[in-house]
Amino acid sequence: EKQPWMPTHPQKPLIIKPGVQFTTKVRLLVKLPEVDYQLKVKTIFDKDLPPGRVRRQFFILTSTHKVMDVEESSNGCLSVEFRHLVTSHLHLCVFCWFQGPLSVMEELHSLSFEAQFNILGINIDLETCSFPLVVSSSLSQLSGCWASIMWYNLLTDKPRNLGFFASPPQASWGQLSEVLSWQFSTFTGRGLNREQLCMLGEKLMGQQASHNECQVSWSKFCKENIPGKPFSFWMWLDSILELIKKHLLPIWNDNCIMGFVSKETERACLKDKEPGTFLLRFSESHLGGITFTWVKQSDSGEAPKLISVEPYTKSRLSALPFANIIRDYKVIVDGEVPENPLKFLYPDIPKDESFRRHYNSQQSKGKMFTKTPHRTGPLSAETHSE
Amino acid sequence: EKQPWMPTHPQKPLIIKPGVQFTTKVRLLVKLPEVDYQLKVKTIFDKDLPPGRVRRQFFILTSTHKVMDVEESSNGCLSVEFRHLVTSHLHLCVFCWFQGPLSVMEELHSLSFEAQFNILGINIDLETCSFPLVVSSSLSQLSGCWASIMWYNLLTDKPRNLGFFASPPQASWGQLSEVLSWQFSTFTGRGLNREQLCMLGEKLMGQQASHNECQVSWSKFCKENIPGKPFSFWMWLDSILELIKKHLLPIWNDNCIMGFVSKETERACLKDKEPGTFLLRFSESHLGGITFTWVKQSDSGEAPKLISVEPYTKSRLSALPFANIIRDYKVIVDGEVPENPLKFLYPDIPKDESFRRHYNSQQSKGKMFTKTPHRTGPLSAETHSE
DNA sequence: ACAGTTTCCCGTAAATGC
DNA sequence: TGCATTTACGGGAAACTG
Repeated sequence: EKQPWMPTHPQKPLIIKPGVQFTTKVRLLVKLPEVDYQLKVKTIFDKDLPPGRVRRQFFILTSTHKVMDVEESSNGCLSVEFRHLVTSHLHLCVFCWFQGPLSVMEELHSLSFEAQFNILGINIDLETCSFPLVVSSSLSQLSGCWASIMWYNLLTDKPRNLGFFASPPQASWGQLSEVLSWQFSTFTGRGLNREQLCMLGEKLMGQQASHNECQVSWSKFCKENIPGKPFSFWMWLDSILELIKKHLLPIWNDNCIMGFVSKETERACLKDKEPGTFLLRFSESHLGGITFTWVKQSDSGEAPKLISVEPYTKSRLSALPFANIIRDYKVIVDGEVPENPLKFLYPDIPKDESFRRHYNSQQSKGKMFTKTPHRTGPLSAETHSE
Repeated sequence: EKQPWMPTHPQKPLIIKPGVQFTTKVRLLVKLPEVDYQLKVKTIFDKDLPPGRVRRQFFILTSTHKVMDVEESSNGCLSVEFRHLVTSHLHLCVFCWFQGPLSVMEELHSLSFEAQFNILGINIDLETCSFPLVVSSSLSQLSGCWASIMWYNLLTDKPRNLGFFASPPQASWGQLSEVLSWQFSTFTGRGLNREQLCMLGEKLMGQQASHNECQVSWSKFCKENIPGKPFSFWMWLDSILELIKKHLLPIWNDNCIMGFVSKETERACLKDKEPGTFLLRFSESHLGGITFTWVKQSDSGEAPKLISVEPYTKSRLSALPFANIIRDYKVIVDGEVPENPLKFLYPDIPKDESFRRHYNSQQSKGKMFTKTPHRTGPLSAETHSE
């Protein structure tokens, strides 16, 4: 009488934080004959992990028993929802059941559910458990925790293999790229196209590899830093996902952002374009940054130049929406009139045609222009309801 | 063997929040003869308030005993510092020792400290206690709590009169205005001048009152709303203090903000001034808002008009510093070239002379201008370290 | 329904542990 | 020492509670 089951978390499912509430639901998928007593479910954290052999031991602070009830929405099955479960630390232990120097974000836990029921004098034990959970004390680990969840669910069908990260299997780029695109389409509304995925594949595996069959290791995906950078591939990609969610959603979904473009491709794209042609791409050197590159008319028949700005990150974008930055960007060259160098979104769409509907899509907090100031009779001031 | 004593709080002294650490220090002001045992101090919350007769009962969650030590900085006196005290709720009680429908922010508490010492076979009890404390569960109550602390310390010399707010005495405007000015000079660096205090006095008590002797009630100061407004006098004033602390500090301290000006006074000031003369004043209709009013040249020999903008509040000022707003403010009148109407800070100081040193004093987060973009050889992009 | 009050929890910064 | 991990708590918003 076991059934697969999945807890929920407002932010990311299967990640819980000590001291913060989470909700979970258990359903009984078989119909029981009418019984005149109540079916009580008990919840246990890390039931099968022997205490003293786990690295961090947690327990549930809140009530762990609840009675099942007939679910209104379904066909009379029993279910129970725990709404305010909270876990807490016990302590760190010395002997760990997993091997190797795994990080906390790779440490898998689980919730178990038990119930008993008696029919015709026979006791029947019901038991089920959750998919692996990751317990994270800090939001700053969320990205790594989510990588664990993705890797696990991508590469194993077992509902519960808590030692998975002792020797995590590799993923083919074919599988992985599908999951990455799905991340984008789930969290933003637009997935990744072939060119974007191709750039990511090259970034992760190098240019020569036959991509779809190429194997990617867990370490390469999430643990090793990108050569020359202080962050891993997934840290970088997830920082961009966060940036889109918070500051670029409409223009990302409206396909204004090429985003994942190597510098070689960028050069190839813009080489023969009109001066003023520009494209938007995510920074490869900064976490969560976006920049634009435009074609500058050269002064005297030389080849045109490509110019980029320093990446905009969330702190600057929270002060001013990106569409407005593009609209109002000016270059001051000494002695000339400030001019906006951004004219055509690659390949050749007039800027305002692409971005007009996004100007002030979030209201500009720092607006400096007043269309027509309120005014009243002579020498009266503050007409705005004061 | 009692001595006055004062706890400290990072934000505002004498206000503590359940579950958040605070620090407190006790000194023994007499020198004891050498003793061969240690003097242990015990801390008790609300020692003398009978349980069951207080509205909210708190207790200290952390260790309450600590041994006194010779203080290095002073002349060998004993002292002890409790660094990580935390209180927590017990419950609400029915019978309250105070009368009337007082708010939580008027509920006074205290910390008591006890020590015993034995000399020549005689036990001597030492005891002291703190000035009244206010316990607040939320930052949104901080303003009201601070008003209680101010009123208490302004109007009583008793170190501990927990029933004070059952019938709070009135304050003379002479006393109160001094405290208000002191609030500004303590938290910002510049106090309030005579004109500013005069405006506040009229706002609080009406125009005709002989100010310094006029009595202000606690209710009028902090509990009743200003007629026609959804906030009290102190709520309004404190919101301005917060605005200055966060967004206007340099220009406030540089005396660029008249700030507290009635509309009548504003009119009298600006009436005969050059077009383009402006002044800055705090909004009387919005909490934590600042606005500017300028003299507009009338079209055809009419009397000049005074125009104001809608108040800027913290959300807009956090996107763009106020000095930059003043520098870049433009009015677009249909069919004309946008123009900045702010020329002379009242009475007649050229704008840039007053504000130049404050432009970009906080770095503008949403800057849109690049002096000279980085650039490299032909067709190379992103020179900013990528 | 409402206002006063508390809880909740993200996100950053700082502290802590290893 | 440096890195991994946890704690602290301001701030805004939701939830609570009489």
